[in-house]
Amino acid sequence: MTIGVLAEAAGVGVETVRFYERKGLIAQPRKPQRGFRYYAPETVERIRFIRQAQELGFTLRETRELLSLRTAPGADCAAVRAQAQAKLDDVMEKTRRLEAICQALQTLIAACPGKGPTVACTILDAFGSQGSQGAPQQVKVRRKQTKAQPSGSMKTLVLSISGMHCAGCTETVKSLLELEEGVQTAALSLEEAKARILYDSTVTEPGRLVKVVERAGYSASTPAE
Amino acid sequence: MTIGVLAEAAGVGVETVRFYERKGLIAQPRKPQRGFRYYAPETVERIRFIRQAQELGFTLRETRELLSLRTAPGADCAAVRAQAQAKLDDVMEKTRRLEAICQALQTLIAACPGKGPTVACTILDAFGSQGSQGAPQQVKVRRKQTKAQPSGSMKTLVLSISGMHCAGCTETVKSLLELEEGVQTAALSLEEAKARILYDSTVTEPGRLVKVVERAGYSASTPAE
DNA sequence: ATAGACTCCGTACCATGATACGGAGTCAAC
DNA sequence: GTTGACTCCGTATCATGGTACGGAGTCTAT
Repeated sequence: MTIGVLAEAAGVGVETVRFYERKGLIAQPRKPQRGFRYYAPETVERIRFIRQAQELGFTLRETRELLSLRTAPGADCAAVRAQAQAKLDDVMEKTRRLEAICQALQTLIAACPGKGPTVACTILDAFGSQGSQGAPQQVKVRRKQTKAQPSGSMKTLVLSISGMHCAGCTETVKSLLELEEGVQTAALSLEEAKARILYDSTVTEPGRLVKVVERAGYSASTPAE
Repeated sequence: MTIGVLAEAAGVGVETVRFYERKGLIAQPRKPQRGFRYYAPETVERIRFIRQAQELGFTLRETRELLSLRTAPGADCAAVRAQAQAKLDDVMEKTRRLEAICQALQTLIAACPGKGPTVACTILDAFGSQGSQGAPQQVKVRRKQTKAQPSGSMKTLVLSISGMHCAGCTETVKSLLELEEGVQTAALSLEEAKARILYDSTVTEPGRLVKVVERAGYSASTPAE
């Protein structure tokens, strides 16, 4: 299979395959000098493994080490064994920590429907220690790029926003606003409780942006209203 | 506590604390306008949690979402619950995958001191065949044939080899020796920790063979030395 | 009240893990 | 044997998660 087919099958880009090759994670299967790469079908699995390992927090270096662990002629058995054991210890430690987070989440969920009006239970509370802080939630959306417009259609809107009580809140609101079509940038100030939004007035309008903020659980108003 | 003390306690740099603050992962605890940051002691835990999450492959954005999950006073408990449940599903999926890697490593380790033939068992072999015994691949090695010589140039060398602690090791050494030019056969004994090598003294010599073994990570010596 | 240690803040820089680009080369199908 | 899709390769660019710098400001102890 050629690189494009492989990439497609493994769910990555062609460039990524070449990148992994450069990093020594997959072999370079070229005939003699110049020609296409032709891959064995099992390479798909290899790439999927790499992606999984990435998502689990392994670096490419570590992943390469994992992949090259083998009991084979030419490799020192004892050394391989020791390496594998070391990796195994790492992985088990990771598993333990993940399970701790898992449990903390379950605790959090169990505590949630509870009656108490002012129960501020965060994952850290459930995790072992104290500490609290919070921000309303939001939905993850893909971002639609808004290019800078040449001339007078770009306007600045200043919104007063209440309910933002930490930097996390401002980040949330900033992200939401910048995800909105027509918004080029949004500068948030926690101290002033304000957002300065540069937007394209031919694409969106203040009322819309106010709604965006309010949908996140804050209240917003245009100061000159 | 000031930022330096906090950073020290959490095992990160001062700049990192400021960085997390900018990203909205920890609150900015400044008094009025200009002055030092003073942190509550539990912030240490918070930072440690962030580092752990990082190592487990969570992005800072995800970590922030985890940290800001809470059962807030009054409002939409159901939403928080749903969010937490979604996170929990993610985390459990991660845990499952880590455990798969864990198992693959254990399989790999278990295979090492195991059976006779030279199996090339990589983590991918162990990984793909979850539970079911997927065929371990026979490594194909190119052998340079050494024909039996007619007369007196064939000699036998006995090497004492230490470091071989499983049948896999003896197979490895055997393969390596028999790949060597001039070697006709090598008989390995795990119990005696010895190799009996039939070789052509016009082509190779004991010192060379010792090197072959040592290059694989074992120590070898000629007994009559 | 002054030294010395620490902190502030913006900005520049870094490594990792990708992605994008573009002109030339390759291949398979017609 | 020409076309058109795909590939090659080097290099440039990007996002994330930090790290480093440096001049000015702040704290604390003496």
